[in-house]
This record gives sequence, C-alpha cells and structure tokens, in this order.
Amino acid sequence: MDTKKKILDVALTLFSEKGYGNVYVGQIAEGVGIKAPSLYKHYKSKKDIFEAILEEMRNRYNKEASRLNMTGNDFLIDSKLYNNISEDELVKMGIGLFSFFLHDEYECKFRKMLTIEQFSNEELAELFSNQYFNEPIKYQTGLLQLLIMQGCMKNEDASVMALQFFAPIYLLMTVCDREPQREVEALQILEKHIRQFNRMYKE
Amino acid sequence: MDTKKKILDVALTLFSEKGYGNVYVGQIAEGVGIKAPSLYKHYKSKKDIFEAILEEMRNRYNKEASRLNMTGNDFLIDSKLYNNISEDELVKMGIGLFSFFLHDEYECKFRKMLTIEQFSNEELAELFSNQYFNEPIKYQTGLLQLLIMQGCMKNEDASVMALQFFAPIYLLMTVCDREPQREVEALQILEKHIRQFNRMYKE
DNA sequence: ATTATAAGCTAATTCTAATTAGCTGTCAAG
DNA sequence: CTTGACAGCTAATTAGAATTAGCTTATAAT
Repeated sequence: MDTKKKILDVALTLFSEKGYGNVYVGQIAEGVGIKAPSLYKHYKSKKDIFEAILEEMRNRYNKEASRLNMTGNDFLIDSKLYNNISEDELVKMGIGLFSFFLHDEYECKFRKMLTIEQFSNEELAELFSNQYFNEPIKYQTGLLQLLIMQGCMKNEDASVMALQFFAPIYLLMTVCDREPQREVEALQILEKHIRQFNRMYKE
Repeated sequence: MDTKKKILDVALTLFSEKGYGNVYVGQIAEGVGIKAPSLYKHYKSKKDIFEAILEEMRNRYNKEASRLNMTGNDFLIDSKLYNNISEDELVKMGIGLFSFFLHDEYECKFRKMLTIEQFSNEELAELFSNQYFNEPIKYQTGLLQLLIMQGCMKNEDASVMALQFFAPIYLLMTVCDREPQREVEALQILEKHIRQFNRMYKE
C-alpha cells in the first residue's frame, strides 16, 4: 500500500536479479503498478531510489549488529546453558544459519544485490564483508571459545575453527543462490560437514 | 597489435569491474585506444563482444578441465609420490591455489565478471559453480582419498574434508576480491587454517 | 463548500549511448 | 602503378531510457 515503501521493495528485487545498470525505471514502476513518471513523486531519480535502499540496508545492518552483540553477550552470561552442546544441536544451528541466510527474503535480495554491486562501491564491499565474514566469524569464534573453555571441544584456535565451520556453510549458500535446485544436495553435504566437524573437534 | 583481441581484453576488464550494463562502448574503445565506431569493424554489437568473451571462457574452461583431468589421472598413477605429504607441502599447495585464483589476471577478471553476471544467465551460473565448487571439490576429494588410502590421513569422508579444506580458501579469496588490502591478513589466516586442518586430520 | 496537497496519468522532452554512413589513409597482391 | 579491403576517423542517426511538464482526481483540512 505505502507506495514509497513498495518502490524500494520492487527496486531491490530487480536490482538483486539484474543489477542497477540493467534495471529500467519503467520496470520498477510496472512492478509497483504505476507508470514511470509517477515514481518521481516519491524519489527524485533512479539513483535516489538506490540510495534509499542503501540507507535501509545500513539501518537494518546496525539494528542486526546490535541485536547480535546482545545475543553474544547473552551467550557469555548464560554460558552454563551451553555446557555440553550436542551434535544434533550443532547441526540444527548450522542448518538454521544456512536456511535463514538462504530463505529470508530481505537477506537474500540484499546479499544478491551486494554480490552484484560489490566491486563498484567500497561501502558495499565493506558491508558485504562485515555481514558474511567478519561478523559471523566473530560471533562463532566467541561461541567456540566458550565450548573450548568448558572442555567440550579441543583446545585449538577458535577463530580458525569458526572459519572451518562457517566457510562451508557460506560456500554451499552461494551455490544455492545461483542454482536453487541444488538445495537438497547442499543440505545433505552440510549435515555431513557439521557432524564431521563435531567428530574431529569434540573432546 | 591485434585489435580484435585487445577489445576482448579491455571489455573483460571493464565488465569485471562494473558489469555489462554499466560499461559503455565508448569506454571500451577508449581503453583500446580507438573511437567507439571503430569497434564495429571488429564486432557487430556490444552484445557480440560479450558473447565473444563467453566463447573464450568456454574454450579456456574446457582446456583447463581436460588438463586437470589429466593431472588428476597422473595423481592416481604416480600415487607413490604422495606417500607422506608434509604439512609444509600442504600449506604450499593451499597458498598456491589461493594465490593463483587471486592473482592470475584472467582468472581474476573472469571470476569477477561471473560474480556480477551469475544471476542473469544460467550458463554463467553453471560455469561459476563448476569452476569454484564442483571441480575443486572433485579434484581435492580424489587427492585426499589417496592420502587416506595410504594411511596418512584419518579415514573420514574425503568429500567433506575437501569441502572443509577448500571452502575457507574460497571465502578468504572472496574477501580479497572486494578488499584487496586484506590479503596479508588473509594469508596468515589461511596458513593457520591449513596447519590446523592437517593437525586434525593427519593420522 | 473551498482549497491545498498528494499521487496518479499522458504526452513531451532531454539525455545518453549504441549504431550507421560515409570518408580517408595504408598497405599488400596483382 | 593501381586497386581493393582493412581499419581507422568524424559526423550523423537511431534507439531507448530518464526525467519534466502539465493536467486530473481524490481527499483531508480549513
């Protein structure tokens, strides 16, 4: 209903499929159900629409970041809870992470758009790295450190473990992003990965 | 020199930086050192230039694939050589793979262009997956299987090991693709990853 | 009721980039 | 020599997409 919002939504969808340069304002308008010139009642240019999407990304990212930070602290505070995380719980966590990234509508479009535009914009490059490298690694490093301290896992470098846990999830996700029909295969591999990871690192 | 070739070269460079839709024929011409209309003496349209690049990619990929297949067979034939691969050799191999992917000029542009265009073209999507998932995993699975059979490594699922070995390399590479200044950091992490991988899996 | 504003439309207009026309100089084959 | 085709150029032309102008309608505040 809120046209202004819907424009961003449609534009993000299109940008995430074809990239900014291959999307025409007419297509955005069509998706919204209005004519191209009407867009200009809401945004002063195509670039302006793109900027508004970026702004929304920044906001969501900041919210997300602070939420995750809190969760991170919660982990540390409620550490007793994680005294002995079971393999099945680990599998669930990995698959949860994977499925969220892969299916959350906004997350997914956001990622594809970043994928396409990352080389033409330093800010986007940084946003991408934060969201799909720095933050997940930081978060999981903390979690694994905890498990190590509690004697559940071998005393190896937690940041490397985090990388070895996360990178396969990420790689499988990129495969599914471009070939969605491979999701079943990816999930099977993913489960084997996590069980093997656990087998190798558990104490 | 061969203008026709140079056009492809410049075009690939530009496409890999901005994507097809954001590159103008005038820019390609400028890079080549001629005026835009002269391009049409060599290719009948911008799309045609893109197609020629794809064709070149296909050719190189096929050559590469058959080369690797041979190498793969060589590995199996000369398996005695790998009786006890040292950790340092493994590190060298991983860093070699990483550095080749990251610095080989053609490989790098090729990958960035695929990255940008993957969602708008199924063929490119498949090419990408082959080159950065299917093939490396297949190749390394074979290698690890060998090491397992020879008793150098623990008897775990070789394809999962390959994933756990390769995915971090791939992830670090994507980080460097968008933030080249992080290469030193990436190499340090990479080395730690491989040494830890070896420590965990060696028999 | 009146009016101001918001949000849509059609029909220009402008801008930009791709492509075509048509000319020119070079150079190798005859 | 001279001829033809190749590869470049400048100057149009075309194509198509972004944006603006200006009109219309609905609605909400005065």
